[in-house]
Amino acid sequence: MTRDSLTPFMSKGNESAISPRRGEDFPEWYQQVVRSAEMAENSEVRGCMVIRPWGYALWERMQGALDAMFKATGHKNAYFPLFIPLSHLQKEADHVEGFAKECAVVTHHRLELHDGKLVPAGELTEPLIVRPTSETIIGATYAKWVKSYRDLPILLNQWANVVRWELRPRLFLRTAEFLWQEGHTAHETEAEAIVETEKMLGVYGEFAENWLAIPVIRGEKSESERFPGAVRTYCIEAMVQDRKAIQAGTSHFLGQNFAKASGIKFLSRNNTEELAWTTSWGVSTRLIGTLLMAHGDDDGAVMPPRIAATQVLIIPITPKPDTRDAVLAKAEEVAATLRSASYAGEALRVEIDARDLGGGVKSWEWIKKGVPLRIEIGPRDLESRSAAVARRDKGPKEKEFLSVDSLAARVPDLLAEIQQNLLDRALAFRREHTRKIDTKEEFYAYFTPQNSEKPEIHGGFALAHWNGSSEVEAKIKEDLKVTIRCIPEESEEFPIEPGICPFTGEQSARRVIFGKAY
RNA sequence: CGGGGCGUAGCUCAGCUUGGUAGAGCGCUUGGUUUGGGACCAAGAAGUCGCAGGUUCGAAUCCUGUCGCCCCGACCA
Repeated sequence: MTRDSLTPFMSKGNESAISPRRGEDFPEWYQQVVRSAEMAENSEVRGCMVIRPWGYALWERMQGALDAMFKATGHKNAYFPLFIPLSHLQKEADHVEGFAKECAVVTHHRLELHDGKLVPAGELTEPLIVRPTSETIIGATYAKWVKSYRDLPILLNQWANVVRWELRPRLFLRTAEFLWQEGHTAHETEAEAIVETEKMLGVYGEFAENWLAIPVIRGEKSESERFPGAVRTYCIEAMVQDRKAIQAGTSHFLGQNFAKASGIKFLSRNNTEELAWTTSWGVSTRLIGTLLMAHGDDDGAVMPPRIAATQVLIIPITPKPDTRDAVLAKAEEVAATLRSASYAGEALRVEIDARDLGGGVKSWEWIKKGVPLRIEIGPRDLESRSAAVARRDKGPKEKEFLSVDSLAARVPDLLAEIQQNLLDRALAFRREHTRKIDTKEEFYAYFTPQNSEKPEIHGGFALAHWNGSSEVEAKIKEDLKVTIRCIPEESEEFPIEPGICPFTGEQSARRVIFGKAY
């Protein structure tokens, strides 16, 4: 007997569901994960994506959790226009500088048929831009609303789409149109606005870690990475599995820049005319890409239970027609029992996949989609009152048989374990690939791929001293495509310790985080 | 917008050098056998070969133009 004749049962053998694997070609792996998890796909329009139901459900979960956190911190939702008069954008010089190059511009408002072709007609007297962000139009609105210190603070958020005409789109990470939320607040005092900026950064950090199981570094951006028009930009920065950094959320202290540009003025308690202090903060559908790159494995997406749209997927195994109904009934019963249990303060989200397909096919589909727990119930389980339970954070073939009567009690614990495991895993990964570096040579070696023909995954985060100059930053960026991801908030992991800048030999007040970024 | 590559079935691609009228695998549909881990057999549907011109008796194949996509740079959440 040849070896080949022994293997027809395992036609796919030990192959991973996603090809190439992460280590082979990370960008391609990512695209395959997005596609095979049915999260999104490219659309007819360059740079724009179709977010599929499984991807949109994830976004809805993110919206739900964040929205509750915004409300809990005193914010209300509102909606501002998609179109912004061109003249508005012009008011804040840095802002123009930052966004002008990627604005979609609306110049006409009508189409006419000429020789069978539709052509734009009805030219607008003033072109409109499609919002790349809404500081300007919201500022103009706030200017009308604010007359007195009694009108402050204004604490609003909007859920919206924005357009930034990107030249090199990537699903979720960088698309021409994307979904996000943007908070915009106006305050009486500088101190109050700074508190707000920091508070919302805290909200994002908590959300990333507690819900997405993604450890993030809270910090401030250097001048060159700052939001156009901001006085200070804070961020949460995550490391994904190719060891690159991704900015997962930002919070900006805008000082009085936008208030000045938009005329947000009020009469103070001292009867003097003052400019308001404003902030803005946002996260986008980029979080979905971040999540996939942080937790995904060679079999596809891995959803942390707390954010997963479906936490438990029940697969009825129905090999024989005569037991089919009984198995399906048992699956329904188990689903109902589980739905009455809860995890992290919410009822369990349980689905049954009763499609008439082979069990293996269905399992792999849900593995690729990243459902945290799969429960298989077959005819043999009816007798033994058991079910096969598989965790997405373990190997695809690892199954544990549990008594169906224990599921309602056990599943919430399993979900909690998975959630914790994903966070621990991601944190360990980041720590493993974060290094204190004190010489220029080591720094350059760290960020230079061994094989320049086909650059492998290398480097990570470097904790290095820096003299604070933009020139040094620019030089490093030019040489290595490495930038300062953030100046981290002081913590046990990132203590403030003075030293010597390895690039200039000058004094440095503290280490900052360098890395390659998305 | 600069440099490189590629457009052939839903997807991945072969065919092109040397023109002769459309192929494979996967997927899909139907029927049967299967089903506790990506099943098998049989039958079937599916492409104006990116688009427009040109050369030719004849173009997926050669020529010109054009559009789109991907990768590398510049820019960015």
